[in-house]
Amino acid sequence: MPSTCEPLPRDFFLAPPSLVAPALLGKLLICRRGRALRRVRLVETEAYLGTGDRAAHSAAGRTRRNAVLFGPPGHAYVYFIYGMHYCLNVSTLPDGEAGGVLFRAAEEEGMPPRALSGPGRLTRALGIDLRDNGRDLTRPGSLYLADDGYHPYPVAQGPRIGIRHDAHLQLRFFLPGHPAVSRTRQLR
DNA sequence: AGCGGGATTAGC
DNA sequence: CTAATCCCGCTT
Repeated sequence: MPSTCEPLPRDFFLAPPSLVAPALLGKLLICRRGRALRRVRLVETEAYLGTGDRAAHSAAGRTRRNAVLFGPPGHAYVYFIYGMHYCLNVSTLPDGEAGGVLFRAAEEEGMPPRALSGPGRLTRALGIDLRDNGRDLTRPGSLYLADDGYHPYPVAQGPRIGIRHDAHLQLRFFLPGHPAVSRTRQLR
């Protein structure tokens, strides 16, 4: 039984996104919105590498939108997509080096799995939007990441979803068979 | 100032 | 399969 629940330290995010993404599975995303306190456990993530990854928002270099990806590790990168959805990422690698991990799905006790399945539904369920962009996710506050000692097993990987470039790269990580994980192409 | 695309989702 | 819907980055 997990006894401690500590915020993830800055060093956790200092590594390449391909290592941080699987390491984040099973970790807690804690969100305070007004009186409501939500604790959700990540079950699906995707790694987006730096300037070499053509599927990453940081591929073409630093802009105002993707600046957080180039900043210090452990900060929230939130972007708005298709005119209606927000997606939440955490920055990785040292300041000056781009890299991020997209949160695709999570589970929460007492909630139907579908509510937290998919990056758009996850942010919608938690009330995350552009105001959260740049937030330090290592600092206990309205939005942060924590470790309660839970280590999920097994972890599977497959191609990232919804991207055109570098579709062969196995940079999506998930708990196989979990009801909140995207059903398509669950390869090991 | 205008244009086109997008790490999605719901609905037909 | 396609619409919804708007921010962002790039071109004029």
